[in-house]
Amino acid sequence: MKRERITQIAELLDKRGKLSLKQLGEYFPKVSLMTLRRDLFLLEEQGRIIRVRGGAMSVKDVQKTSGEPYVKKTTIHTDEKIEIAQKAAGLIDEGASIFIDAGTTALYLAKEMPDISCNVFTNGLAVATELCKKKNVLVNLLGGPLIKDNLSTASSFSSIYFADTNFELAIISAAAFTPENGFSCGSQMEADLFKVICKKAKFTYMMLDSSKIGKIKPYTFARAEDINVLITDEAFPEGLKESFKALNIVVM
Amino acid sequence: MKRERITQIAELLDKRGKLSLKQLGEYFPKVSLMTLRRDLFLLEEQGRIIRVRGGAMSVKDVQKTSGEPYVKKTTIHTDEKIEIAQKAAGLIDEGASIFIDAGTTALYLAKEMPDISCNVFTNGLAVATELCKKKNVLVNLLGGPLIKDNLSTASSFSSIYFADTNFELAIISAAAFTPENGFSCGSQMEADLFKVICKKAKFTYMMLDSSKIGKIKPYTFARAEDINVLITDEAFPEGLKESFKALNIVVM
DNA sequence: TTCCTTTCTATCATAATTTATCATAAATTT
DNA sequence: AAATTTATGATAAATTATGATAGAAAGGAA
Repeated sequence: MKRERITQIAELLDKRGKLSLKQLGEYFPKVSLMTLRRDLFLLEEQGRIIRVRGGAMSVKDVQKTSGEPYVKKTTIHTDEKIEIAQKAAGLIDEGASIFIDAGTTALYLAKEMPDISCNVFTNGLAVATELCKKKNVLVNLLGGPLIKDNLSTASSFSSIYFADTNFELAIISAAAFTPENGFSCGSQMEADLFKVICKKAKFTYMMLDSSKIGKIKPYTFARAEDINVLITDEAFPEGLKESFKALNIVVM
Repeated sequence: MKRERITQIAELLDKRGKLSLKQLGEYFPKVSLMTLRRDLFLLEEQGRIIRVRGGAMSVKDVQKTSGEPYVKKTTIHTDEKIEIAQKAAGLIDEGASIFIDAGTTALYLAKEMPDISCNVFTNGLAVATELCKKKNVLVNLLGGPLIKDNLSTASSFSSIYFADTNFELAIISAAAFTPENGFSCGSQMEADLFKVICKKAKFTYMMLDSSKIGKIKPYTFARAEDINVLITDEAFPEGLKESFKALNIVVM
């Protein structure tokens, strides 16, 4: 049914932020791309989405909500971050207690997360807001001074806060990685927070898209050997994968 | 049996959300599709379902899918709240350190607030997000478990948190007020938080639109004499104004 | 730039769905 | 039982949705 399909497309776009026509085609294999194209046109007329070359994006795009500067993209490139977020979402079990960070990938993870009963700690406002849509997820926000450019909190206070709160799983992402410098990020406070988190958590899952490899940021918060699972995308170099595996880290 | 069939169709649609004409035909093999079509037409006239090409959907289903993404609870008394928020915004001075609560009026206040250098503490996610748009305002978010229906945090932890943070001004709003029961709200945690806040702050400004008067909520957190300034709207009863003024409270 | 590839638009033919109309059957009224 | 209303089913006409295709436009690479 047309009406239903269009609704689904709109929902999908709200959730994913942007989609290429090809991706849409995978979701709706029964109809032709031409039809989907027409659906997008209709949705654009209603002001519910924005059509761009290659696909479409939701009106309130992810960049806006996560606080990243809004750049109007003219083309759609499939986001590795979503791929990673979907993988990570699949690893969350009922009843788990998890920390999730405040990054863009984490926001995608929040969107992709199953609505199962679990506890989630986060320092990201957008992540927290997103998670509030899930009925069964208990959300716990880390307080403190807000960092405006990524809508996150990170204070020296966090270690005290975590004294009485526990989570078994930390799913975090780094802004940069090299084998020599490990996982690093641009903020001292965040690095400190991550150190505490990693120590606190029984398992640390690192979400790292391949664009971060070879980059270095000022503050290292973990080494390769400190993590348990590395979640990454297709383009991740095989050699590096092997060296992670050699450290007994699951790469997926 | 027409009547009965139509009721069954309506119930079926309520349960399943949406049905194609073909599916309906399987449920009612004794009648022709034309008849079922006519039934759907009647149901639509009564406003019980919505016909779409290929079948029909329940009203609820359509509303759900075409509706807003999140808690846009139809706020009433919007104008009064904005009026109050504007008054409150005018009372904020450069360099001040303020606590703002998580309510709807507080959100308007965040929007109306001048972009001057000051410190704002809040337990509201929406308030915090809004304030992040102001360059000069330092935002400090109270952490803890999130209450999903108003996107606020309120935990037993807050008093510890406030041990080392200071603000001179608390601008809060109550869900209800009577002279006998004072200012009250619907959540114990929030009431506790407000008590701590009022004690901590040098001055307490209460934003109270006139629709709250005469209502009582389970948890009282302050009495009339505990506040310093009452910010309200035009419709606020004169008599009550006088009794506040008699307590040396500024009413505006 | 120029060429090449991809994506988009426009158009048409076809398929599916709905509406309109009429005749008949069933129920209801007189 | 006859007359009248109402419900149903069948059919054709109209509308709408879809898929295919060719040419136009846009983006990327040499």
